[in-house]
Amino acid sequence: MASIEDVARATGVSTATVSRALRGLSSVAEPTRVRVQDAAMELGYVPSAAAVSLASGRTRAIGLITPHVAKWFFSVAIETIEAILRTYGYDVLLIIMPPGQRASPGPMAGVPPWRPQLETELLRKRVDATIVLSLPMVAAEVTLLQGLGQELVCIGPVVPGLPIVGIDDHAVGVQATQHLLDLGHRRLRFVGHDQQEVDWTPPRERYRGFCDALAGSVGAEVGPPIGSDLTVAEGRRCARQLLAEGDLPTGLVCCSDEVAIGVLHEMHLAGVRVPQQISVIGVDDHPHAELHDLTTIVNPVGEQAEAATRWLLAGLATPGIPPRPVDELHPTGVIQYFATELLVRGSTAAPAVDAS
Amino acid sequence: MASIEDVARATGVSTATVSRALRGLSSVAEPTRVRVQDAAMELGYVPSAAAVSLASGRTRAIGLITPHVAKWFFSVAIETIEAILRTYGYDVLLIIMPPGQRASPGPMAGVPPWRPQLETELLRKRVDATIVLSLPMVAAEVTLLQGLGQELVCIGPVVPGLPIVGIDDHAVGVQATQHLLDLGHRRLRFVGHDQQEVDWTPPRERYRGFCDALAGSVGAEVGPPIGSDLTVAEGRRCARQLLAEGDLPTGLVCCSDEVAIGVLHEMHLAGVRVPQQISVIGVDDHPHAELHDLTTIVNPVGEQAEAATRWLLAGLATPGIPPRPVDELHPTGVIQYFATELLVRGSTAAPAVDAS
DNA sequence: GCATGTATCCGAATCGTTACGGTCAACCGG
DNA sequence: CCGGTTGACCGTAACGATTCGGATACATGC
Repeated sequence: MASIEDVARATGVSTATVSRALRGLSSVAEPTRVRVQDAAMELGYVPSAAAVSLASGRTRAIGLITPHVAKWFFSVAIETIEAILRTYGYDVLLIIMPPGQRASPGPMAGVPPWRPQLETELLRKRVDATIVLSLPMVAAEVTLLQGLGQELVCIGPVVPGLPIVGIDDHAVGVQATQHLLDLGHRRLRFVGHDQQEVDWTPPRERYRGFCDALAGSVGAEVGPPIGSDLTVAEGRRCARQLLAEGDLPTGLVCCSDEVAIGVLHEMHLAGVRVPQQISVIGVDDHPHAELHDLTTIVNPVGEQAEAATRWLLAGLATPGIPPRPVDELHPTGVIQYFATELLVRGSTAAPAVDAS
Repeated sequence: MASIEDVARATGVSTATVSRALRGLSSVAEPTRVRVQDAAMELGYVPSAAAVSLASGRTRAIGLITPHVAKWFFSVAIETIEAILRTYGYDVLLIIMPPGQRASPGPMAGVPPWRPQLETELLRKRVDATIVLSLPMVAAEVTLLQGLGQELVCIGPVVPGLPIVGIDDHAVGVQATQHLLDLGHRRLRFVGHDQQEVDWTPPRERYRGFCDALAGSVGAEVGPPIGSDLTVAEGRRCARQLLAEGDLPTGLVCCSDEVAIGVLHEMHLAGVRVPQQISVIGVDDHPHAELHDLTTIVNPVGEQAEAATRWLLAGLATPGIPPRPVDELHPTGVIQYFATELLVRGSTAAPAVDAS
């Protein structure tokens, strides 16, 4: 474990020159630079990350906060982000914060248990910037992150005051619903939104889009939304509930593909034919959507992850990344909304004549 | 951003005492400790990670090397590992190394592109230890990791010379095959192993188990293994291939649940009834296995991840973790093999009489 | 010949901790 | 009364880089 001083001794120059030579700064003569580089290679010199960050104030590490890993959206985003950051020489510090761990009732309500985790342990000194993946936040948490005085970007639903990259969930709801309306459906239900839940906005916004789309259409009937979680299991539960209620709608807008897949599966078991008897549309274009021939709204995770990461790198003045346009930051904090695309597969079709 | 000196000044003691007081070391009087802690809290003092690791030589970070994130096994392992490490105050540095990036033909063949990534950039100074998730390694890579002189543990297939936690893939192959044999099947095929592939051992070992199980059974017929990737798409391709060949076997041992799900799907499309016409068994107990009513061999990811992590922490002399038993390290490097369990669902049954 | 530039390189301070050796007072038994 | 122990604390030298104000040497212009 050679240090910079060993290299300096071996080359007969000062540590300052070694430092400059190795970092490719100017004002070091070419022959000297070569000699230093050779010696460094020879000795197997590796700069100590600790010493570098202590002296320079930069850590070359980025915090990545996510509520999950074992879910499609998050895992894809993580892979994308890591790949880009590594390209630019940044390490990724992974911080997993399951939403369940955050809701603390009692005297600490509103004071998130993040504080000791984030502020004390991590962000202040270990990372240069932070990417937050789509997690529900309360006001106190937003304030905390804002007050950190560090570069930060969120991917996911809009958080007032924080820079955001994401999709327009309301538009997604409209888009999915409009597809079914265009096909001629008039009796629709929304699956995957619990009206009790207020913190987690995507289902709420998509449901709003659903309602707004229906409001613009004559003769459309709409029942209350059902479901709570965006999981396959919950989709199955919802489907069973609908089947038990009898009088199936002709179209189902599902808040996510996983919910839709659960629904499809249960419909299949019950002998309800899709799309003949009921049309189902999801959101995400989850890898399994194709397997189930599910019509969906494509959620471009990779693009979002990449845009957010590059925006962050721009803020860090990374060589090779163009600086941020001054006017890019929208007052709401939205950096970029990605357009979502309708991907028609076999789970949606015009309703049967006798069913409409 | 208060430093330790600010706290020392505020309390009227030396920085040495502050350091000891805050870390709860002995030999600091109780009243002094309290005064220091109060002052630190007051000033919002947070130790600088860089300074700590420079002075102490420890980083309180663990490198986590994985080939994927967006796959079940890996994402679950990552979540488990992160949770445990965080409990003990360690941060996780996530390093993703897709296997494709490693195979470099030409003059660098055998010298993995890890070197600059791992040795130079990361391991030497940024982390205290490393966990390597199930990735195929060539000899040069093993040597590199061994030579690093750091704590390290692998999860997955056995790598000669490296400490390993995993399952016995050969036993898994036997177990799955034996289940079908016990049901009375005699015409079996193995899906999900490409005999060309040598680096990636789990499929090979499972296939060996398959063969060995069959060898012990009279009258068993066996065709060559098919398939290459352990993906749903590849499962579908294999199923189509089998269907095209005609003369279906009565039982299929799939190397993973994802492959099995692809197979099930394609069989369904082709009108082949499972398990009446063909039995299918997978490996993993992937979350979607239940949805498809797939019989499988449960792969206890969480347990493996936890065991490996705790073993690592023990090597790091972590308070709260019992030290390693001296005799625990088997000469082959295997720390712990986890027993796998057969989980019978609806995709396997005795073969139809006319089909056997 | 002398002041000025320019291109290199050096020394030493600095970053914020930890860790080692030592100081100092109080206390103890003999 | 005194050498020796012990408990509480302090001073300060690392740790391994970066950084900045200067040196040094040599060429240049007048």
